[in-house]
Amino acid sequence: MLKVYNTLTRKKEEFVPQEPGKVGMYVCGVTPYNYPHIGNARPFVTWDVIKRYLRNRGFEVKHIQNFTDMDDKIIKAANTEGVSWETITERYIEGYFKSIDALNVQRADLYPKVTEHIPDIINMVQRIIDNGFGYVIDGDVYFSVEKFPEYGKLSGRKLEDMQAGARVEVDSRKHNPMDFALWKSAKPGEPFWESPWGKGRPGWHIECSTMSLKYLGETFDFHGGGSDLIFPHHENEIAQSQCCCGDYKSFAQYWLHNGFITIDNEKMSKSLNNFITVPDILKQYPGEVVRFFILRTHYRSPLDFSEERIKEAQAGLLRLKNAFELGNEILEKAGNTEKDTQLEEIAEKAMADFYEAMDDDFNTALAIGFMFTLSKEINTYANNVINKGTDFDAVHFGKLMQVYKDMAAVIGIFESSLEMPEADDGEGISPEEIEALIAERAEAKKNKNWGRADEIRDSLKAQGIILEDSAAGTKWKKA
RNA sequence: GGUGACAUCGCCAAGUGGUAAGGCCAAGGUCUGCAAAACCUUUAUUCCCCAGUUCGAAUCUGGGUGUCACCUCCA
Repeated sequence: MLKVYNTLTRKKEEFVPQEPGKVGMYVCGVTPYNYPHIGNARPFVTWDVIKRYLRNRGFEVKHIQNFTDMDDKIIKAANTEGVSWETITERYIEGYFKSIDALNVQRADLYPKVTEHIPDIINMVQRIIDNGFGYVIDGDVYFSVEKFPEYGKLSGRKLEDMQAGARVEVDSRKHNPMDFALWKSAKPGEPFWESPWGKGRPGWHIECSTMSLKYLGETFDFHGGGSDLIFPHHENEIAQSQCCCGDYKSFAQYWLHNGFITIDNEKMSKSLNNFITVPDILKQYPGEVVRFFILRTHYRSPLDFSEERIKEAQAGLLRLKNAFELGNEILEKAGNTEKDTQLEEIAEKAMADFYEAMDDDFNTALAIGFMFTLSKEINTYANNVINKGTDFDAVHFGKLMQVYKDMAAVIGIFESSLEMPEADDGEGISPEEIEALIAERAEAKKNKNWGRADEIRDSLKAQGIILEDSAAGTKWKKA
């Protein structure tokens, strides 16, 4: 039974889809005005695993993720550089895709953009006004929070408490300081669209309400993003959507929010300027390592970033991958057909443990722990076969490896090389040359010419090639 | 000021009432010509502090301390 922690109710709940066997999920995407930093990457890796797991369990998943490609920050960036806003958004949308591809994040089913949904947004704003929840002032349209009795239910705040703490200069035209813009009138020189209220553009929040409604319907299963979106973004989305559709039970049923990535225990954010971008970290570590680093911690916990911890993740991932390769190696051997019931038990137990962990609010940290346990079993078994030439149950070992592979597919690892991209630039030594040197070294070893053998090994190591001897011969890999 | 989260081995981290998973690092051992990889062993009678509930608490309650976050753009 899958349980998820729902921010709306503040507890773990059994997941019951709106439609049996199907899942609709809307994940808040990025505002493309900059390259994503690793804090931005966390929700995308997290939701990627959620999606992979749900699909693994047989759900048909529809995943929608927006681009908020019209916003103050985009206009500002365009003005600063003296280019059009389209230049900015195109550049960073491309940057976004490059980043998540490197992190092995599978693409969403659709990436709707605000600027391609202006008529839908205008229509929704009009419906909200018609229902009595919105009001127009000088070309701006505001949502009246006092009209919505459930305002604050997601973030657990009371309107009164928030008013007490409000400290930005309040637009005195607003009925309530917490009222937020559905539609903003255009200032001179700003991009705009024609609307019933004059030239303007959508406010922040409305795009997610509109596009989730359009592609997932009035009621769908999951909505998520980083914890900082709980208020005001998601709170406002709820208000807009429910007041548009006139049913306080509609909209997303399960709200999942990931914790922050911190640096020196402080939130990584663009405004604090203490962030590390995904493109930058990818210059030093393979995407899969960054991904693994994120998934080693439960998605709701804070995660502190440091060089040391990413190195730890790298060491751990390498361990898992070594077992994967070792296991695959003996699968190439014939084996026998004698049934090894112990192998079968190990495989079943591992799968059950893994599912149990993932069923508990997508506990990847625990699930990965079970992968380590299984990797030990694989190493022990495979080493025994290789070193002692023992006969083995190929069928059941194959099944065990399949379990390991299935786990890896949910976590999204072993799917790309752990080598750094630049190592593949055609520079350096070719595989043929390496093989030739290994052959020469084998000959030297045969003649007990240890000096030459070690010389070859050291020289390859200096070029980033690691040799591993075993009874079955010598393997090589890049460091 | 309001609201919420968190505090578990040197480091990271799982664990929400039944007697502390796992990873990294370290030490010793096995294997190896030597390495590497792998495997074995060792490493928290203890979970920030105090009090309480309970047969039993890291897990529940109350209080304290510390850290972080949201209330303003933020994943």
